Amino acid sequence: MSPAASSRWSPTTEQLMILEELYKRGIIAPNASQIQTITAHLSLYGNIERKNVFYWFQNHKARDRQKFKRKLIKQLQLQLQQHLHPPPLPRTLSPFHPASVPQGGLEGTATQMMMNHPWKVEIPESIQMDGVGPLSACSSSIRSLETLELFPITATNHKEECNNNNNKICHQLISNDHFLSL
Amino acid sequence: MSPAASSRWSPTTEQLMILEELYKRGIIAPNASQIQTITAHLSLYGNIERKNVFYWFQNHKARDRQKFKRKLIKQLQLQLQQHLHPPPLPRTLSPFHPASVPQGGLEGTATQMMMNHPWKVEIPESIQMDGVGPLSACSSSIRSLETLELFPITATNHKEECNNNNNKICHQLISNDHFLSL
DNA sequence: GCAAATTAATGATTTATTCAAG
DNA sequence: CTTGAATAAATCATTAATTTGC
Repeated sequence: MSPAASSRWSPTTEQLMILEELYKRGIIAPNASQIQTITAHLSLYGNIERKNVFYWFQNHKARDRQKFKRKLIKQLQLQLQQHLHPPPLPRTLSPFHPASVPQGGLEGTATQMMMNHPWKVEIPESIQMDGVGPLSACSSSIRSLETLELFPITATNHKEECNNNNNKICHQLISNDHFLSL
Repeated sequence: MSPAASSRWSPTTEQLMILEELYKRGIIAPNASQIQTITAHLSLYGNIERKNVFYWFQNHKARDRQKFKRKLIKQLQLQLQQHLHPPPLPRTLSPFHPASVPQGGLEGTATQMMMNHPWKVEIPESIQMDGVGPLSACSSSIRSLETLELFPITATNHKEECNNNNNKICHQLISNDHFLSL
């Protein structure tokens, strides 16, 4: 069997686990150098290209949102139905009862921190790496996994980081860095 | 003035002319190597990057379609109005009269050959060029302009070329070639 | 058990929308 | 107002789950 018989990448279990862990930790839309690092790391566990990583995050984000929206809709429909046909309830049920609030952690999946993406925060590096770029940089943080520590890619775990003080600086540091690789 | 003082590319007149000519000739969504070639060529007339070429074609295609759609809608509205308030017309007007057909070439713009994109035809080269790729290839066809001949990128001017005989071969040669560069 | 047939997930592209420079 | 750049949504296509009949 040739080792590249498939037309599309399918992640190994380990790769998948790492990707999901990264996502849960806040790497939602990695930039070029992050992608490079992640790819390098995951290639220890099987064939993988940068574009695979890119696509994975893109799709995961989108489908996570879909799931979230669907849940919201379902809940709203339920609420509506209950509004029309109120079931016999114990009298002392305030509108703040957990049953009428879309509480987070509904299933253990990563359906928290959604909408209002303050994930625009980027690493203040206007690295080029574009096209002929030597794709150097970011190879020192590699080799820090091993204990499932998931090589800290510098970025964005505390949901608010830039949005307070100097969001003018944080914004628009993204510029040329985004697509490019693949 | 530093030669890279602007934050975004703005095409020179010559670059724009060439791009539009290419578009009119059927290069609607160039693949990686086409982009490479075009970029190399256009860089003779000013600074330009691959991603500029990519984005230009993407936007041009999209906005051309927008224009087309808007025109169609407008015409349909007109027809509808005329249906409701039929103006005094000469009796002998068949439904095939040009006035009732959205005829092409309404303005000289490239509003023909739209929809039904058989532009999927690609060059049968599964060149990689990905990331570290040496971005070689396709530098031989360069230097054939000069007489506005617009360096024939191998592809797709006669709308039907592959769709007849061996479309199984033509199809699925696309695979890994598309994004990558930028 | 085990393939053929269906369905569900998900990798990869394309298209539409949005943001912001000029 | 136009248009380069970037992101998100929609769509296509292939692979994995799964069902089903034998």
